[in-house]
Amino acid sequence: MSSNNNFDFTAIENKWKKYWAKVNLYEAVDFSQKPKKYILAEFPYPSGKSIHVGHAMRYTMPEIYSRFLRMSGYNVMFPMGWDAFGLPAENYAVKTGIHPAETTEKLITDYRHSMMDMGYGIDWEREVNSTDPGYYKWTQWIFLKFYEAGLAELREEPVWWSPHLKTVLAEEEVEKDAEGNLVAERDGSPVERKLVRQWVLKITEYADTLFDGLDDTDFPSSVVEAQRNWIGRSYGAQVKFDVVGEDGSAIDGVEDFEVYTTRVDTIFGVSFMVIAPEHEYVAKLIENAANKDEIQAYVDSAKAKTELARQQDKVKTGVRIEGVYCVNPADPDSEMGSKIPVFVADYVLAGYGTGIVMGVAAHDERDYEFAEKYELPIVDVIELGQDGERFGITGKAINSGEFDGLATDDAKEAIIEKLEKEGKGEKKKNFKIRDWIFSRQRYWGEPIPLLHKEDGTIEAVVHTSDVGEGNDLLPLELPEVEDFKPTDDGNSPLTTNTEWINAKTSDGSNALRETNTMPNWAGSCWYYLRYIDPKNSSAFADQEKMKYWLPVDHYFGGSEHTTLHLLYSRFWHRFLHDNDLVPTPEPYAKRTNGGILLAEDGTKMSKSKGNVINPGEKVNEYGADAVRMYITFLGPYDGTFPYNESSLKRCHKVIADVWALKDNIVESIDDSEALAEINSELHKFVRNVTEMAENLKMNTIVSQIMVFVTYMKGLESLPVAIWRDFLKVFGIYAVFTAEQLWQESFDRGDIEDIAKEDSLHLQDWPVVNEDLIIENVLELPVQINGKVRGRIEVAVGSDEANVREAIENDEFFIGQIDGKEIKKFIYVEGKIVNLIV
RNA sequence: GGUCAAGUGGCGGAACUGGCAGACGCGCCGGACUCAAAAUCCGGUUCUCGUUAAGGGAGUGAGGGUUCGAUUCCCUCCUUGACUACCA
Repeated sequence: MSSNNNFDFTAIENKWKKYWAKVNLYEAVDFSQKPKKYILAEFPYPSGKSIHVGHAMRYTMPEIYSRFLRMSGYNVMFPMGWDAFGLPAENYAVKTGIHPAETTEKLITDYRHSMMDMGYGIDWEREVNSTDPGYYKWTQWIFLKFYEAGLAELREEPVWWSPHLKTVLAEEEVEKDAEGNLVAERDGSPVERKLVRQWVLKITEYADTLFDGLDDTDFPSSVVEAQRNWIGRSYGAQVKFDVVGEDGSAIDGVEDFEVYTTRVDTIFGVSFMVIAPEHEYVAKLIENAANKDEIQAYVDSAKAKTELARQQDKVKTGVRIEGVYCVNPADPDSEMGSKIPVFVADYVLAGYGTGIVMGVAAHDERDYEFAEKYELPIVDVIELGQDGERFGITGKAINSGEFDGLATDDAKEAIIEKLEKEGKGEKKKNFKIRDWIFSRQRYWGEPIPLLHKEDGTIEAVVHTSDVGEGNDLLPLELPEVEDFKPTDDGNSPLTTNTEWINAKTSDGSNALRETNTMPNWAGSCWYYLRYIDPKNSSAFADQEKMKYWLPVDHYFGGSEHTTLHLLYSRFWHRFLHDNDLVPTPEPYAKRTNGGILLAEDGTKMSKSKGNVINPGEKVNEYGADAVRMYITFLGPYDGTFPYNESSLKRCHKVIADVWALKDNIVESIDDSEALAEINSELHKFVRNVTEMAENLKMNTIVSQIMVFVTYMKGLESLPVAIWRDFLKVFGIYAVFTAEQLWQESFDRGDIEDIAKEDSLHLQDWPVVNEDLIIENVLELPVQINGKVRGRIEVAVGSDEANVREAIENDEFFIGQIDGKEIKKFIYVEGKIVNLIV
């Protein structure tokens, strides 16, 4: 065996990462006889010389887990790719004139290398790149499927517009900054409303499916709840209120108001109606109002205000539309119900429900506030709670005519039934989720493959059923442009390439190409499908291969993607499934969200503070194995921890200690008792770590490794068989060092002579042999009245009588019991004894 | 305001289906080596009473409950974090 004691981790890393890449060690085999496991981690946006620490946090644990599964007999796929469309590369292009494809390619190379530096066990034959025309051909193809199904639609939409980015943003890409201003999530620049012609994908048509489909997944409850809240399904009623003038006559053009309510049981408490300023009825109602100018002024000011200012208004404002009234369909004859005043107020959202609400002052906090301000009647229609609670309560109906005395649910049913008979209402399901605005006025994205014909109709570049081998209409590739910057009026730079935008349709007539590109999220909606069959040029993936690999068994990623990427890709997958294009209804069986690494002082790492840890630098300093071990040792995958360099050093030390142990390795030892003990310790160790690995407790495995290393250090010599089993466990963390030691233990020197299947990482996980675990005496904790007072040694498998006898004859416990009567003797085998005296 | 998650030493965290709380690591303290320091190695380290000791008491955010026994299960409250937010 080698006598080289110098632990040169850099040399070891360079040697093995080259070898592993050459033989594509971590190959996932289609249709293997072994059971499959598809372990997925969200693919990164390449943005620098190396992966950053967030990536290391996201990838290391799943990667170690995938190694455990591979060695445990699974055919594991752990792929990687690049989500490479996006703004940073494009902004760089705007600044420098260098084509984003060129920048992206370089960044991808750097990222791939830094992942290899980390020793990640990736099947590089399956690498995908969302900006590769061979990839986005299929992104475009799937988009056309949506288009053909009527789920992609061109709409005039009020959208978020960032004057700084010169781009439209989805609702989800807008957030509030520290001061409460609405800003672009991407760069913190302010956003405003603008009407733009946009492509939308009708995710709302899948709202129910996406909501219910969560039942079939094994996602953390936080993710399930977040998606359900985002979809925001509610059950209620849509009710018609007749609109009349001062004298009870009908109003021209506005026959009735339809409102959506989840609390139709409170309809007898309606004392006012509120319509959103943007509602189309407002203009018509103004004509009939006595206070025309006042209303117009309010509507104008509400529209001029950004959403920002409106949401910041804590105090509700509104203006009464004088001379216009509603009639309560449930209570048309009472004084209140026959003449309900109507207000326009901006606390009502135009985009949710019908844009008109019925005001029930007594039981809705917002309505109450509004009613107090405008001195409107507040009539209780539900018996108040014991503490006078009134908002959102359920209970017995009062002041509700024939429905008095009914419990909330019964009242809802009964009232709806009555309204339905009269044609005044119906049950209705409602959602918060909006359709997904699916176009960006930018260059670096997938071109939308549609043509605008001269007669105003739209034609797909190619019918999806015609796409296949030899058909070159897809991908519709990004053309060259002179400047990558959007035009000043906010159009895509593609509009400046007149040669490209002028095209012919299938019948030879003139048409203009769609110049919007797809949003960032498009390519990531289906990348996990492409890993299954990355080089297929006649389909996005082969059906049989998908049947083998899908669903993704475990998907690791970031919580920031819960309501964006994770929901969008479920939407795409459900749609593909409905069209018989994927075999499973859901893409991901199980999801786990990852945590973040903070700076040493517990604050967030940021470039401006200069406290960013670069994993590449730490790899150079302490070795990749130490970094891998440290990152998993921190704590559970979803935790957030401060960085601690001393702990990283400790991990390095443990690895160096293992390296030093190789000089103690012997073929076998003669002392059979000592050998039995070593075997026992090994098998206990393996039993512990195997159970931990199955439960993804990768941090405590590191603890176990440390304990076992300490044990081995205390031995004079270590049989090589023990050593090798240890290396198998050690090797899922310290991939480089363990491989080197493994090969040395066989005296395999020259790397050229080592067969792929002889790599440590393709060996079988050690099997626990319970028979080798020696546990003949047991130290049982003994409680007296529920408190541990001492321990007693008993033989393994002792029954209650044996244990009782041992305790009653033990001098220490005789003293403890002090002659009292043992009223109860509790013995849990192998666990504990409890005496009640 | 809503939803979800979580509160364990100085710190990160362990503790399987209710059964020895604090594994492992950091930090700290003491010792060895050294002229000295760093590095390294060895020992100790929940708090508290007790002369070091033997030994006792308290203890997993607070209060209550179930149980022979609760960090773990139930109820109430407090705090923190994440997401979401005028969604009728």
